[in-house]
Amino acid sequence: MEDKWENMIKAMEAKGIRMTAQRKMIAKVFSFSAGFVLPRQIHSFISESFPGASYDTVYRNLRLLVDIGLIEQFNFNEGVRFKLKVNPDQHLHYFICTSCHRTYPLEFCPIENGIKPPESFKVMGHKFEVYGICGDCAD
Amino acid sequence: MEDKWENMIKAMEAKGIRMTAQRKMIAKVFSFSAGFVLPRQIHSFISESFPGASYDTVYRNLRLLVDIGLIEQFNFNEGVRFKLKVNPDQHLHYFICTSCHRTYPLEFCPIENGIKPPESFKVMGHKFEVYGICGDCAD
DNA sequence: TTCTCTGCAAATGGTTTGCATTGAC
DNA sequence: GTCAATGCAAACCATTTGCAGAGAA
Repeated sequence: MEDKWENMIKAMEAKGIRMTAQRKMIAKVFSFSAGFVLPRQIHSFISESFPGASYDTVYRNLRLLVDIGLIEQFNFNEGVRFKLKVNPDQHLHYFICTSCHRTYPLEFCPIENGIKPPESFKVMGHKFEVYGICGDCAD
Repeated sequence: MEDKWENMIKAMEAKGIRMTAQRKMIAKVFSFSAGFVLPRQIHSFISESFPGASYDTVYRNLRLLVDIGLIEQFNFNEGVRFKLKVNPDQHLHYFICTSCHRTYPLEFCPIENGIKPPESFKVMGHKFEVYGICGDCAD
């Protein structure tokens, strides 16, 4: 997905971030990954091009990308994972394959369905995720 | 909540688990905590009665209690937290106060509302959580 | 040239493990 | 008395930090 990659780099440049070769590689991982990736996977990918690449660079940039809203972080039991935000402006939930960690958008949002919070509870956010096994993993 | 405590101990005994003094203390923490607790908080509580209490005992027992279904684990950004299951047989979601980590049950379950998964996606589970600030924390 | 970003190395914090001892049944 | 649970210490793993040097603007 060349265009995804270019869009990501453009978005980073628009934020005034310096485009290093390592950052381009990180953007590349997210542009072709259809789901959640582990920090470890990102590190081993950029290590192919940069044998001396360090973990702290990976983590620093993941935090940066979360901060500027290009990627999102999910906390699974087995560890923290990240994925590219499909469309930063659109509110979405996901079907998540627990085998390959690919995600499939889910239009339905439960928060718009007449939920009544307890007395004087101010709703700030919510999480809705559906887990399962996708067709490709079902074998 | 004496009865919560006793019920928890009974449930543990029913599983054939040996009732040590440390385990009674851990059960006590959950019986009076209205929300999520950190392993660190559990450790410091049982340390009041057992100055030499160790972290590994806390973690071992948390895993045990999750395994037998008495408590549930949630992965927050700031760390892993645990809470007593209200009713092991009832399916519930929660309003979660991000300030005090107390929880309020939420009857609505989005999964029963005509969600259509992608082609041959087998749904195995789901997560629905609403975050906000509760009345007591609003000041 | 300037100032951010990187790699290194070391520190950190949470969690797990092996093993000898303690203690519940 | 037996076997499971504890405490200790050390290992482990993911993540973060300080700092000097490299590299983007």
